[in-house]
Amino acid sequence: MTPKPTMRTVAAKAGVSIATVSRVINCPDEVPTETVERVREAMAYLKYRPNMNGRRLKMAQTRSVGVLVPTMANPVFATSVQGIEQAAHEDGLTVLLTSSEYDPERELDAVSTLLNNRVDGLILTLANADDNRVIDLLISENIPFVLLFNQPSRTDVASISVDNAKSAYDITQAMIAKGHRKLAMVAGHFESSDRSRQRYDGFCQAINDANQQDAAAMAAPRLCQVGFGETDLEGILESFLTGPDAVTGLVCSTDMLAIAAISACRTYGLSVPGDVSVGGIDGIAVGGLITPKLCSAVQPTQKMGQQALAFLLGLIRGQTEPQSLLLPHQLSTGESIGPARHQSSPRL
Amino acid sequence: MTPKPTMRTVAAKAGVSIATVSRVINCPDEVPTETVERVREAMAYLKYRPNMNGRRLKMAQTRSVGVLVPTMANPVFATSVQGIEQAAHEDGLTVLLTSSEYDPERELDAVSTLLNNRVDGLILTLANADDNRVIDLLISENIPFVLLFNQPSRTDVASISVDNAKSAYDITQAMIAKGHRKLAMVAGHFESSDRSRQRYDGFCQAINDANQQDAAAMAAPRLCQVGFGETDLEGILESFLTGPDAVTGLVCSTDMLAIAAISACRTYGLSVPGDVSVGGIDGIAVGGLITPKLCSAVQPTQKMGQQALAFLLGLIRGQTEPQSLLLPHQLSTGESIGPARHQSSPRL
DNA sequence: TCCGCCATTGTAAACGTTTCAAATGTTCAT
DNA sequence: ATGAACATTTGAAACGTTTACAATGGCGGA
Repeated sequence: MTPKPTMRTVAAKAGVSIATVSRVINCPDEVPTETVERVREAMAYLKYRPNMNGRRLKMAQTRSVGVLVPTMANPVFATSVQGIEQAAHEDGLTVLLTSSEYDPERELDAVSTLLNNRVDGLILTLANADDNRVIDLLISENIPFVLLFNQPSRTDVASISVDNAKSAYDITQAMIAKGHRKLAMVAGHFESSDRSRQRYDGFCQAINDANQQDAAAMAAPRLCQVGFGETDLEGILESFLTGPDAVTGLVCSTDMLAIAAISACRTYGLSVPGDVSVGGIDGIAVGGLITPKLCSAVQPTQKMGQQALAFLLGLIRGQTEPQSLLLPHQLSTGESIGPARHQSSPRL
Repeated sequence: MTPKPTMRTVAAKAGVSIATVSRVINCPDEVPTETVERVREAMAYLKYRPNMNGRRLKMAQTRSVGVLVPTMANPVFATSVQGIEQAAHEDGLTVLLTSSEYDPERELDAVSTLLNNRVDGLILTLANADDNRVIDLLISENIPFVLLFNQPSRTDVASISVDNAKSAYDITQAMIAKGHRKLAMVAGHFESSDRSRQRYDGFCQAINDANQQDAAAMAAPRLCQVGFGETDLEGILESFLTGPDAVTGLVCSTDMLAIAAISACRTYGLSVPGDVSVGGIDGIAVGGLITPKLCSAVQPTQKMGQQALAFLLGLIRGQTEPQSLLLPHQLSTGESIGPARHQSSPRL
């Protein structure tokens, strides 16, 4: 096994200097075609492969970006990564991927590692974008970054998101319009997700506004916090789905939770939307395929990933003002939300 | 803005040589505690961050691995990446992620880029693992790699997979046991996926074996090839679901296809499993939550990702024999497969 | 007192690039 | 014939590490 060929090897083979080889690689236009060919032949003959690490060491930019998501297990993040990867590929960027499992410690650790790799910038979905050490770190190190799905209160950071509160508001309102009066939200733990809290706020707001219209029409909003990745909601939802206080509608902070909630309803013999209506937020692809078709506040997840990379590129290229984009969501025409079960007809 | 601190800066601040700084980073035990502390203080004071690119340039190993999947949009791959990422994190490895969209050209391109990054090894899910230029390339460059989900015919490459043919065989047999006689497989295009073909083989085998038992009991196996990422199967499945030749069961080569197929059945007013039974392969999480619960040949996707990384580490550490592991799949107790609709009662 | 040993630290040469400044050769107007 | 202007190429110095080897100094034993 001969040692790996380097520019030096190629240069020797082609009878030129390593500077010329470099130019053939980076700006072949500035080199006479005849020389270019000779060098290219040598490269092919030796199976030369440029070493990105050498290049990165020398150059100011590494042409790599770091990506941090809570988990790949939720299709909404996987899809956004798909969008990022796609856009990165088009620009010839390398993607370094990490996940945090919603753990702030791991977030910090992961970002630190990415910075050690000297990525040109980062795309992050943080558990909690406010009061987050990761953001402080990135700002103090002056590294471009874009938040994805986070909707931070501070305006000096770039972010791409839908309006979380509004998403929840709209889907809640859709339920209220169908006659639902007793609603609960199923949401991930607030400390693990700012989106979860923002969506809960929207949920409450919708109920309050309905009460404003028609005083005390609505029962007080209820909340069921669950762990992320939790798919067995049966026990957790019992007090919400059974007994005299049972709700007629569940607004879920994510589609994954909504699908799990529908499954839980079924174990209690409740039909969706016959007995209980269920709405989600995110718009994951599978939601449109299941029965009943999930009614959700849909966000253009993959596009958002692409857009995030586009923003990041802007920042890397020196654009100084971080932009924030609040994309419109769209209520899908789903079947999982139906007319409220008549109040006086008890379950069974 | 002061320039980024390097080991040299730290060394100066701490009043030691850069070799000592390096030692503090890599083997603090060989340095007296007092010195270690002084250097650590300097690092903290200067906010020093080791530059991985410098290190990688010098060292034989880069402590990074490349990952190539067809797409993140299919949860089965996203979940495996989740497993890989998790295991990589535990070993302090950096993950470089790429996707191919099932395109062999992009596969080659992506792997080439990863090699330019001098990854220590690769984990790949290829469209077609036999007769694949990527594999030839990797072998000729002598780079450790592990195939994930691919089940190559050659035995000199490491791979982690379930038995694709057997998975399809089992799920098909489950349908036959329920009285189904007219079956079709819904599968991704063979040229885009060797798994797709292997699963089709298993499907046919199950039907042949049934005919062996009880001559000509089964109708000839039918095949419906669809594009990957295709979720609207309505038109495509028409000739299989309607008319006198309508099948009573659909074996799908992936769970995503199965979910889409169930959705398509619904648009034809067919109930699952009342009118048509549908089975999948993969075992994505959401399959267990939907109605009807998807009956699938489940593989331990995330574990497989972790296992793939473990294998890869072995190869990187110099283990010469590439191992292949064929994990057992498990038929999930789903509701999407039911007794066959009686032959003589035509649909509507 | 001198020597050798050990623990600790330092020097300098890689690793594979990019890039600036300088060198070489060619062409052309004078 | 001379030198200016230009096209092409080269030499050498980085970039931030690691690491083999050398240097330094303190110490105990002879």
